[in-house]
Amino acid sequence: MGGDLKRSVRNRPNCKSPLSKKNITITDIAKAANVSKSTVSRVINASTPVHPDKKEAVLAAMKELNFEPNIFARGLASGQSKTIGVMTQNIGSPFYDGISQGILASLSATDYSPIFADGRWRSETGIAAAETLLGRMVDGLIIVGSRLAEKQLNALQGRVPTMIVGRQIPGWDNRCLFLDNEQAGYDATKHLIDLGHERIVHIRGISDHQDAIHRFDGYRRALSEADLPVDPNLVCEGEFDGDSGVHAVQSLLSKGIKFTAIFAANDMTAMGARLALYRTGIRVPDDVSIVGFDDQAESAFVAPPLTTVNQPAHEMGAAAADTMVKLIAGEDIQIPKLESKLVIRESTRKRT
Amino acid sequence: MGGDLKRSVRNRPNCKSPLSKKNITITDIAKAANVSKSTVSRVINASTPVHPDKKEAVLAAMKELNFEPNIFARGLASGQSKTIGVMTQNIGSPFYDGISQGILASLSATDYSPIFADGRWRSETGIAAAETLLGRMVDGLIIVGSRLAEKQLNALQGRVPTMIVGRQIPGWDNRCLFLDNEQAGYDATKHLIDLGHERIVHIRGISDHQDAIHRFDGYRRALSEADLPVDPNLVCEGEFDGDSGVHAVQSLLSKGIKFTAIFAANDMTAMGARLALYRTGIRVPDDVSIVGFDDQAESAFVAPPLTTVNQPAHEMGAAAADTMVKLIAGEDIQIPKLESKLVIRESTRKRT
DNA sequence: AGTTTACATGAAACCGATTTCAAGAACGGC
DNA sequence: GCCGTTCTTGAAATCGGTTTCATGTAAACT
Repeated sequence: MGGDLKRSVRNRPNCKSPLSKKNITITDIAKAANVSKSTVSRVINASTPVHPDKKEAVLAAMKELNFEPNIFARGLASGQSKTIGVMTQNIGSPFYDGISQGILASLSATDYSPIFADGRWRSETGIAAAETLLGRMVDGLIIVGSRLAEKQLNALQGRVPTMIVGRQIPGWDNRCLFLDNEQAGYDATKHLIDLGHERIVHIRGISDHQDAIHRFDGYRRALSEADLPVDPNLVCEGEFDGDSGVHAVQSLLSKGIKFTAIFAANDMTAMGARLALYRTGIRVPDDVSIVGFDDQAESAFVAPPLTTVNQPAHEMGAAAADTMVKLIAGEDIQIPKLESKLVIRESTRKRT
Repeated sequence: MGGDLKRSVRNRPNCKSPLSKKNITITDIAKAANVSKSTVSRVINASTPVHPDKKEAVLAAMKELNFEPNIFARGLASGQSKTIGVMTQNIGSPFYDGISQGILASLSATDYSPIFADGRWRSETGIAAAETLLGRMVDGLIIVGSRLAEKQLNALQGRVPTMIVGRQIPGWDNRCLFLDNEQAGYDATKHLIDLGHERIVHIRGISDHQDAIHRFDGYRRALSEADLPVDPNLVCEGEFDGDSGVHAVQSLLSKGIKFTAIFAANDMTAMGARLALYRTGIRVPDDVSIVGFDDQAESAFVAPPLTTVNQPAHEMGAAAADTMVKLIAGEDIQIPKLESKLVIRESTRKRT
């Protein structure tokens, strides 16, 4: 019975194949190529030169027997898992999703595999997800978004090479990829100002969210530069979702506050705002112009297509993954400077 | 030098911490608790009863030294990786994204971690992604979507417990979670018929895609049941994206084909169609009603909010993950019957 | 030619767990 | 009080690689 258990555990319990052909190991290759295990290992890793003849014999045997090294044995002996942990926050935002996709795509071309953990689960601190990943011996950690405290992040950095995407951390010069949200917020607002708008609403993102703060800063700078007042009545709270946009506009309208343009913290909010306007018969862009933020796929197809700030989410994720691989390899890293840019579509128009 | 290399490789090269406190192992625990390694292992796995006193001593030592078992050693010895491979197709569809999220969320509550691979990369056959995952010794495989041939899928099933989400495979009775797309297509079309529409356009999804075919089937059944003809002029090709909707409507309009309603294969296509209508001044739902498919988050906030078919994507992913864990544990599995349902909003109206 | 240097290679130790196997302790039955 | 079970337990083998170390051989130098 003991023997059975061992067999059944080691050879995949639910495996249907009747004849449990045992996995071929480095020893089998060694035997087949008539060399020692050591030599096989050397051929695999190119760690030490091996005589061409033997090398070829080993290679042939490996191909012949369809050998694939056991990742556990390898990890155990070398300490490297060839795995990169990705910690997501998943507020379901298309921006973060895009980043994840970029990481996935970029890593597909390497021999690293991404292993995901969601930052929201298991613990209020959110550090639990990181612990899970660390427990899996990831060779690197990519954090997407995250609301972890800088102190915790620094602790993480001390344990494993870490990169963070979509957030700026002081001192992490080559370890974080982020966009200049202040400038983007400025650009969006400036666009509206250039169109002649003066009473421009801003519907904010989650109040303590870094991006939301920066976009708001940009909004204020644009206004100030144009000698326009920052009217508190025109600034609404929001949470990056559709409802925020709806509520903000409803509230504005019910209070009788006048405005001719809206800069929403993201596209979902912009859509919500547009919906509330639609319900009361206010036309976009004829009566009110709207600018969003994210340039999610849908934004080009809503009616009217939304003017918004495009963020190269996919590229950011890909760049983070690329950089991480280089970082692990000990190569010099140089993170690319990625920029957001305003995409002007049909939801904004000159003030009449 | 050799020693240095070893040290540096084994103790995380880019690790900043100056004093490389070596990892504590089961042996350390054994020493601290004054028992053998075997006993420690038994306590950890509860595989064999251990005397309460010793058990407590071990537990205390583990807590004291903050022990975490090495996952490689464990995997090597036991053959289990505590990892579940997720193979995605990532057509960027909110449906598939939702499934992935569900898997991620559900697995967070277990001691399994998901490891992702994108089916599109590295090989035209797409089987390469599966091989990558298998090479990482995943204990189970969840395939999201995928266009792999049934033969390949069956081969996979023979190697590792496999589940597939969003696709129906003959013979995989408890191994696939899918929705009745035919019924959903029927429901969507029926809704339009009930509203008095007779000339109903269908914009199809990717022509050889299972879901697209079934939705089309449902469309035809609803029409037939109502004794309405299936006019080929009203059926347009599409690819599940926004442009498909735009092009379909433009083509229809340019040919002068009359219609009062549209059933689009998914929400993105519906939005595209709505945009094309908007551009030519045709009102929704006043002149033309539209039904989409997916119920993605944005659909509730477009103007007008889109009537669509809600698919419990998150639930499907979660159910797949739950089932997989049970499957691996050897428990009886019973996959829940999930259903899509029509969400009626404002893009559809009685024909006037 | 003799010695040094470089190169190639196999044997063995090691990574950190799990699992088997055998032996010792405790226990109940007669 | 003796014998056969049942419970616990540690020693040792094992999983499949990587890396060290020592050895043997070939090339290079004086």
